[in-house]
Amino acid sequence: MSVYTDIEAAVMPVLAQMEYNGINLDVPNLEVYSEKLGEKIQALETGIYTKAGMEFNLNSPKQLGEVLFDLLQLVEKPKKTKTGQYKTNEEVLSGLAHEHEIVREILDYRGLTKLKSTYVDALPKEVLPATGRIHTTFSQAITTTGRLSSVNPNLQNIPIRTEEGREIRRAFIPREGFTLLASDYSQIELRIMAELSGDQGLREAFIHGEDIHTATAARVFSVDKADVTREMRSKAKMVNFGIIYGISAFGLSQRLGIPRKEAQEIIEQYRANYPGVQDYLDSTIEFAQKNEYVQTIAGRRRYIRDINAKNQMVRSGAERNAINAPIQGTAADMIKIAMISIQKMIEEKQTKTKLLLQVHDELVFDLALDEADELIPLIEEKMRSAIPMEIPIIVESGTGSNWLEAH
DNA sequence: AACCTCACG
DNA sequence: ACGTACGTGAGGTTC
Repeated sequence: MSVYTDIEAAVMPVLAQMEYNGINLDVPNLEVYSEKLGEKIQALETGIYTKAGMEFNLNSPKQLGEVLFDLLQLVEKPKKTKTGQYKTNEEVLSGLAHEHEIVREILDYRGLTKLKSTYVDALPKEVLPATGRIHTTFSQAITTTGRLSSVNPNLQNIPIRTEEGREIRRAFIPREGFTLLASDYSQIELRIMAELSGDQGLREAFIHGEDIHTATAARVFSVDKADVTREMRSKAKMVNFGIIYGISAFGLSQRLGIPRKEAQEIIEQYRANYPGVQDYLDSTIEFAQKNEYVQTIAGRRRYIRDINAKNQMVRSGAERNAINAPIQGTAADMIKIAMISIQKMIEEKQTKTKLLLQVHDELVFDLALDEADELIPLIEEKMRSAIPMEIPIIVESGTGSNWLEAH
């Protein structure tokens, strides 16, 4: 019996080819950016030490916690980590930002040093002299859900959410005379949830091409879709994510910054408005309780051995795993099947275009300009049809002279 | 090596 | 009373 599914066996040579291909990095621009970040970091550091009235190692959460909570005493009862240190993570610091100017500067310092050490300074060292390109390694036997992972370097967590981070994404560039193509699945996990659950409301929203977060907002807040505010949509987006992750009132209240009772009401509204989803989640957990595993559409199993645990915390965690794994795993199956069929096409056509990266719901190609018109529709179609579904599967593509522009 | 933090989907 | 959203990898500090 193989430890790999058929899909994994078939995608293996595709991954080998992607690793071999590698991607170009604009090292000179990153070196300029490193200098610039270094200066900003230096300035922040000086300001922080002045405001603290002492110098310390800003990179040490332990020392930082002592400065903020023992020396400056910013709060009465600071949160602690499980080993008894003060917590100084982004969530805690954001909550303290109005207490003291220093906190904002620490957050800025944290953000910039993260970018500099993990990406700007680290990535150029990963360029292979022989090819002048970055070659990641994709692992297929790491995750519990069937996703790939990427190491040495990890190219699945390149920044995109902040302006400063996006500068790093700009450094990923095509070969001379080529363009980068990024094709990604739109809201794939929610579509899979709609498919697996068969929930009528969720299905109709996708079939009618509605904005899914707005549709959910209208339902959970009992308003007309036209009257959904940005705040309502933003909250509904968190609810939708929460559903995929195995929502709890506590978890949702944390993320929305609202009392648990309100979060509970939102969840109850969701359940009442999407009864098919609720039934699906219940039956998934029942299946797991009986079989001690759950599975994806393609039959990939995740064993959930804690599903009948006595300890409620452990059991709840297992239930979240049972809910999330078939959804995340089906999305992983889908994109792997697409990769197999796209690589086959590329080889048969002997294109200059090459598949470079996979980032869970996205494929990145080094695209030959004269092949774009022919290949983009074919790539999109292979992604859409990898696992046939009743729910429409939407793929969005973009091209550009770097990875950021391709989005 | 464990811990904390934070980058991504 | 307690305390968590799912899945990863990497850098820096501390022990």
